Amino acid sequence: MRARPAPAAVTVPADWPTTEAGARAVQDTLRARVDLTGPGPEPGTGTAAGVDVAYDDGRGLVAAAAVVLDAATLEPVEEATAVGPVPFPYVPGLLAFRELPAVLTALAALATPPGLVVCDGYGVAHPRRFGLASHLGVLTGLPSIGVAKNPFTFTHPAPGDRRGDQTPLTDGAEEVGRALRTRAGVRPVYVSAGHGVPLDRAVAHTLRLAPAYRLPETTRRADALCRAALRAALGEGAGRG
DNA sequence: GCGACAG
DNA sequence: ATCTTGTCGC
Repeated sequence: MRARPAPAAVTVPADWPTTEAGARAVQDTLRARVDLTGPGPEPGTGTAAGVDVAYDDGRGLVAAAAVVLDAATLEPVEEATAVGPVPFPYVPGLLAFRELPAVLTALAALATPPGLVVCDGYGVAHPRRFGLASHLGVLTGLPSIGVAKNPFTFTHPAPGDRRGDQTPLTDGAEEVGRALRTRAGVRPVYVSAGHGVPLDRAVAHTLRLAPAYRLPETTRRADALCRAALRAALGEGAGRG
């Protein structure tokens, strides 16, 4: 069978924050650059990439994957992976500082940039309105959305149980995202605008990318690929110690 | 101060 | 995220 393409080596930027206060300061600066109007690509056109990461905290290793699908057919177009050191601990609200170096490296390894990036997590639904998807969008200039599996600190009325039913995700005041049923009778996903895509359109993208399962195909593919990349990287390490 | 908290 | 077997169901 075809050999898996070698993962790109992740290099953490020299100015990457190392403290929580430093990371929050970066968020407070970059949040001004978020574009909430877009409109970004028409759902079902061009390409959409899913990005995800897997960790081996014991070895301080992270593997990222970027999987590009044809937005109309959901057929794979291209994929890339990256492996490197874990640059930041998991801190709620600071997830981007843990995931972005590897994710950006994988995205940069693609021959053609995608028309949309779908992140595993939140965009503007975030304590400082600058979650992973927004951060990625601002740094790359690519339209991005966040599709999370948990409501994080937000609340929402239960959406109806049919596919497409949705309710506002709020912090008690403003709507920061949408609880969206992608599959009848299954827990909703939590969609928020990242960068360059308005919320309603982010929801439309999510529904088109998730025709059969709870999570978008982009996310499912990226999740499978980053896990495989991590296993491959660990396997190599064991072979020559 | 305590609890809760995307992945 | 990750630790983890079998099991019920389409």
